[in-house]
Amino acid sequence: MEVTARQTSNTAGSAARILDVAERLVQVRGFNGFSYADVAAELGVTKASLHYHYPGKAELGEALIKRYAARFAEALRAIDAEGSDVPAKLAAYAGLYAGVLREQRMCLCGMLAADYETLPAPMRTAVVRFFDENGVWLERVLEQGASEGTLHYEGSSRDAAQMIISTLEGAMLVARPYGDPERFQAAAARLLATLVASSQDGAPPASQ
Amino acid sequence: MEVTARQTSNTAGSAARILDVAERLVQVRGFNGFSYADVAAELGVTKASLHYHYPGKAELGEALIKRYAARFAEALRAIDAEGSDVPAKLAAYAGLYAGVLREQRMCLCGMLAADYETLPAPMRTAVVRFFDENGVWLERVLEQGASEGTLHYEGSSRDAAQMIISTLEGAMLVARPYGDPERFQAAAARLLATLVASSQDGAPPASQ
DNA sequence: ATTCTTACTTACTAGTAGGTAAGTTGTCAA
DNA sequence: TTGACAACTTACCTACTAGTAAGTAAGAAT
Repeated sequence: MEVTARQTSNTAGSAARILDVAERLVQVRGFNGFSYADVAAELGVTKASLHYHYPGKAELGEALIKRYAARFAEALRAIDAEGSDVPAKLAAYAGLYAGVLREQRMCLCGMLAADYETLPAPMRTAVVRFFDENGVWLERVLEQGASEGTLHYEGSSRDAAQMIISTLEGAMLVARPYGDPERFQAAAARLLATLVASSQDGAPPASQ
Repeated sequence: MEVTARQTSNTAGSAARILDVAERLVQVRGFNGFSYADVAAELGVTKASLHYHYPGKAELGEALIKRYAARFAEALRAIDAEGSDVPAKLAAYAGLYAGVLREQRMCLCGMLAADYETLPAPMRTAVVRFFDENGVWLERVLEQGASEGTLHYEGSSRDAAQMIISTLEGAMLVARPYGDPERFQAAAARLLATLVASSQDGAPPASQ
């Protein structure tokens, strides 16, 4: 249920260690805010060694998103496997973001969304896919909640899912300059509160 | 009520035209995604001429935020001056963001929030101030709405204001990779719907 | 008429970016 | 024991980065 890399051990493959460092640098400084030289210096190897594992920044970026998305997908499967109720699933989902922010990082794909216009095409595709996959998972959870009666929201579950992603990404984005994870927590809690049925009147369940 | 620069006329001061171009480049590509050379090429002048007006990228960045924040503050005053009801004020506030996104741009300060760790100190301060000023305005509007009974929300108006900023910034951030302003509109509409009193039961008004 | 000021340009700098070619070292399999 | 491969390093390249120094042309002020 942890989405941030538990720093791959020293003995782990170089390729993975390169991803660890590059991932953190992108999450903190953005894709245009770090260089091969930064990664090489931190690992105590040469830039050329990085190029051996990842021919260029574009390929490194793709590998970064791919691994991050896989880790995220695994975390979502873990949430499903716990068999908690729908509100708890949503809270766990928000907790994924909180875990990233706790390490003073932005969501990798949120950061890359900001850098989107400067990204090579394969990275763009991968970023959008990440948001789509999150959307699909959330949609499913929202629909379950609506049919169970544990959630209440208006409009399509698709729109509601997109709203959740937007709010959590935005809360991370804005909380970081304040260095205040509480700011994120408050937004996340408020978001969940608007969805759980207990705080609602007898309005009709979600259409679509 | 327009927050994006109406492209300063050709005869306008060079300093302002530099800001126009740099502003767009930052909103589209990020602070680390453009160079003095980009701005100079687009204006048909030399890089050295840019340095005459803005000694360095740090000073240019400061001027960018200062002008953007002033324009935003003016737009907020314009909303106040219209004397609309509170829900309309919030809708107009969201419309400010929608106008920026319509030009395929990210909010300047939202973009700079992503670049935050790489920014010089004076720019950091100015970015945070921008969010603070927005927060103060929203807080005031929210409190007015709560006392009038036109709005309903739980928790402090401060938290609610921060939530609004986060959601709108996040919706812009995520909508841009999809090239789909509708995605933003849906999130904004849903956000406002959770605040206006009509969709609520008889829960107590906001505390604090 | 001359000096000052504004708004530049030309020509340059040092440093960094991403990237490559060719060689080195260690491991293992035939 | 050789030779193939993986995982590098050394040494380099070109393009671009922000930034500067010195000069210039046009107008305003004295």
